[in-house]
Amino acid sequence: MSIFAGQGDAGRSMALLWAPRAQATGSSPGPKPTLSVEAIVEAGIAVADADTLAGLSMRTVAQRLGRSSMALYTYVPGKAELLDLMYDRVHAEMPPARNLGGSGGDLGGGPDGGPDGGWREAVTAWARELWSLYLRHPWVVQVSYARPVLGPNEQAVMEQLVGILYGAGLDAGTLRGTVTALFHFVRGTAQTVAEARLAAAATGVSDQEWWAGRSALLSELAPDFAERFPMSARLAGETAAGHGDGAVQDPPGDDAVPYLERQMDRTFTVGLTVLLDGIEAAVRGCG
Amino acid sequence: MSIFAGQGDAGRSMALLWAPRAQATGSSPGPKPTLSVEAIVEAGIAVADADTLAGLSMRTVAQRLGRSSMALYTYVPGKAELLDLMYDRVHAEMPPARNLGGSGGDLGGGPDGGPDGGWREAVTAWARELWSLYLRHPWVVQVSYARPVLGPNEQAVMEQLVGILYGAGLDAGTLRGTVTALFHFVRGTAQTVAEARLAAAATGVSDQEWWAGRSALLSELAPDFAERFPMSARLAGETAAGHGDGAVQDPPGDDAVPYLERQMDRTFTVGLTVLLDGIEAAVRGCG
DNA sequence: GTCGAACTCCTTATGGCGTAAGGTATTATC
DNA sequence: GATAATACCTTACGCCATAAGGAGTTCGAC
Repeated sequence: MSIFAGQGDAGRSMALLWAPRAQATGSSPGPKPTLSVEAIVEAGIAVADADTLAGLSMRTVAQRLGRSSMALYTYVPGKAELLDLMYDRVHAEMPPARNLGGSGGDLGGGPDGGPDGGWREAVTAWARELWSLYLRHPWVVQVSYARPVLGPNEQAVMEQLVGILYGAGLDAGTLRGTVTALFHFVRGTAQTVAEARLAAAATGVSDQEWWAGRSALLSELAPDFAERFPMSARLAGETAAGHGDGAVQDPPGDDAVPYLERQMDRTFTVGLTVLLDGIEAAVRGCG
Repeated sequence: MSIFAGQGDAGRSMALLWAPRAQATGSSPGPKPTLSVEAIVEAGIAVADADTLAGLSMRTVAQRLGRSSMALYTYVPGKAELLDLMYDRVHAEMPPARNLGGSGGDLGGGPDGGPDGGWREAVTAWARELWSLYLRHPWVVQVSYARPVLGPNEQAVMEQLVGILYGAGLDAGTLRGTVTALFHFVRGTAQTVAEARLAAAATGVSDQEWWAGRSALLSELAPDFAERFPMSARLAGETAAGHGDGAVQDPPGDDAVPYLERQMDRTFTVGLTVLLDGIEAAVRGCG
């Protein structure tokens, strides 16, 4: 219901994120720990994957581990820090960087509009991988991104992109803005799809039915919609009617990939192309 | 702490958002209402502006109005719907569309790289206005955007952008992806600044101090950072050292506009330029 | 072998939250 | 005046994070 705001003690989170395995002390009095930060983080991820972030509580996580909620506080300072750890951990699923984008590019540049090519593919692959990661763990995109508490795994994801863009020839200033734009674009589109899936699963209403009901309701409540918002109406009309999009031509009954997801996949591709073209212009400007 | 997921009953929210003033029934038995949906929404916005979304509760909103929390339920179905209304309402602060982007553009196109120009300025103005709106109400960017329950005011903001881009000559498909990319970019950058301000206000530590402490901690916890993440290290070095950026040249002691905000302003400008260049490529492709 | 310290894990309690249930006072129509 | 509808209230329930403190376990030191 509410929103994440101030992710707990940053110092504690950073220590847990970056310290290899705490201190490897030989032995110490007291009972051996039967849990571990890792196990708790994994349990938290499992809960969030199954139940969304709303279902994530210290109790539910502990329950999955057969403990009381307070047992977790021995390992983890609190819920906010646990979420930090979960967030970083899922980024470990990102495949390792392919060796693209090195400055000694072996792909020849085209003569006119033809780009170097290598970095475009690399950025596209990066974006698609991140997108699918987000869709595997939809709760991740609901964790506030304005969080300079970067963990090693998220940092590695950044490292990939920064490397690709440096390889493409961008300077530091342009690179920063580009990274920001790309990141937020992937996050935003993934969030839309993720929440659509969530809503469909929770209510049992498919995207198409939902949208149909919604626009019926809207045209009843705001019959003058097309006059008040002519451009939006035009856009809705041209998209729905299918100006050669897949909307009409696709085989009906393909519910495995619902309507909105197909549309978002197109939106993703188109938006990414716009971004890549913009980067290309910057590359030409820098080079 | 947690995250917004499934914004209450969409139908009820839509009715409240789009119905002009409910039903203007002549009269009815029972005491006169002393509150109104509008007053509640405004109180909610005031609370969220002052206290962040974490401080927003039915109790706090009611307190500001001198009522009990349950009194609000007479006017508003629940907290989720109230948040929907608050979200849409703040978008009413967006200034009305300037008459730019019409297909009969009166600004002459430049000879070579020079664009039509009109739509670039219009998009920039739109983005900057939305950015500053988000910074006036930082909690807005924490409300999940993957929410097709558009209210009239947010719809108007969209209408502006769609109009501008249609005027620039984009087709519907490209337009969708572009709108998405622009929206998420503005949201994301605003979120970063908003949360930095929040953190600074909450902890009393300035951006610069905070970052200094953070990187000290990081270099202690991960002394091999530069080897593990060479590209990120390079980016950090080139940004901080100031390759002709403002970082060094700016007058010291200008705490009114903190370090991170100046940097984010640059990032915003650069990222927007990349996006505009990408759009321009699409315009050329379409035209 | 025994003691004390360190450690894990538990139960309990506190103060928050959204909101369901039901009571009371007010104000219209009949 | 009776009746019904309405606004607002108090109370209560079941969640939540987590503070406080107790019980049991395991080590090093003697």
